[in-house]
Amino acid sequence: MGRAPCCDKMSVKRGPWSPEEDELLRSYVHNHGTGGNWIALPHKAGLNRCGKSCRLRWLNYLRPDIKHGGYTEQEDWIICSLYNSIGSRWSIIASKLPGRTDNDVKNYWNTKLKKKAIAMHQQQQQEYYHQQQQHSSGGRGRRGAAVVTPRAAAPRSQQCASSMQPSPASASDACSFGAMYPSPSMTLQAAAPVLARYDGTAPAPVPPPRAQQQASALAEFSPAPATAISGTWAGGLPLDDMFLPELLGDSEFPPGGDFFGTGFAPLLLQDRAAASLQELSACYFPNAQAEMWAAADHHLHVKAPPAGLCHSLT
DNA sequence: AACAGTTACAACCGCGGGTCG
DNA sequence: ACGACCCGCGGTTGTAACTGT
Repeated sequence: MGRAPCCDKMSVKRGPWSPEEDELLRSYVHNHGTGGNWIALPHKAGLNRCGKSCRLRWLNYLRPDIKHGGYTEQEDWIICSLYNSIGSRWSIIASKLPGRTDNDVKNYWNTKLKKKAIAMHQQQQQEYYHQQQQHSSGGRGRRGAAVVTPRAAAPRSQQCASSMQPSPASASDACSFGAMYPSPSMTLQAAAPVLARYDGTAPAPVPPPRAQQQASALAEFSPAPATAISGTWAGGLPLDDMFLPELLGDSEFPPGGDFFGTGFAPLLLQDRAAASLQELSACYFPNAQAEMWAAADHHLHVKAPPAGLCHSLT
């Protein structure tokens, strides 16, 4: 037997909110607050709406500090990185983006960012295959027997990306596990605006007019943006940092595949700055880190590194 | 102009978890 | 300990706006 509905769906209005309803809700919350009881609020406010609907309308649309549209490259990057690390925990992701709601971030990912990321990643795959074909025809592969075919050489996460599922952080398969890792090779230069936004010191971006948004969206999906290095996120972040993080080193991550011999070894964690950034990431997302290692332990029998990294950063 | 297909976003739904009596 | 109530979350659906034919 299911739980009782929160309201009588036949007697309350549903569907899009009118400006009058918005104003009623806005003025009531402004004058009285939510009172901690959304179920009783619509009656008090004179709204013929379900309390749940009122809550959603307020949280996702009417709150004064909400930003709509106009996502910046930094926000794109944060969303991709966090989705890669913790999956579809939109409330957590949204909490790192001032003025954004979980619903907004979720919709943005599902309708725009996911397609953008997949397209960019597929482009990178093609370039990688092209390079490998040149290598195999012109010289020896590493470890002698590295005859590279697209299928054999493709890291598991590439196979994941080509059929990207909504929740890569479910640790139920090797593909999603690989996609769960944070990006230790991210440069501080790329990270700076992200970290600034985390502590709330970065100025809020001014959303461009809708026409400009659409124009920039079109530009984003151009095959070869003139200002972006091929195979990178705008701003120079390597795509592998977002979609192939398991390639980045066997000293930092559980062993997850046999592709370290296919030319990705140079991408290993390189410097102390990147390591510090990883520590910082662990501070912001301690649970994600713990869940990752728990999954690693479960699937690959790998033990987590000692906890307590954050002290060096505080 | 009309229609179909696609995109973007608001809103709904149902479940899990926390709180309280 | 238990059940009712409520909130918050993530997934899904509905629909207006836009685009292509």
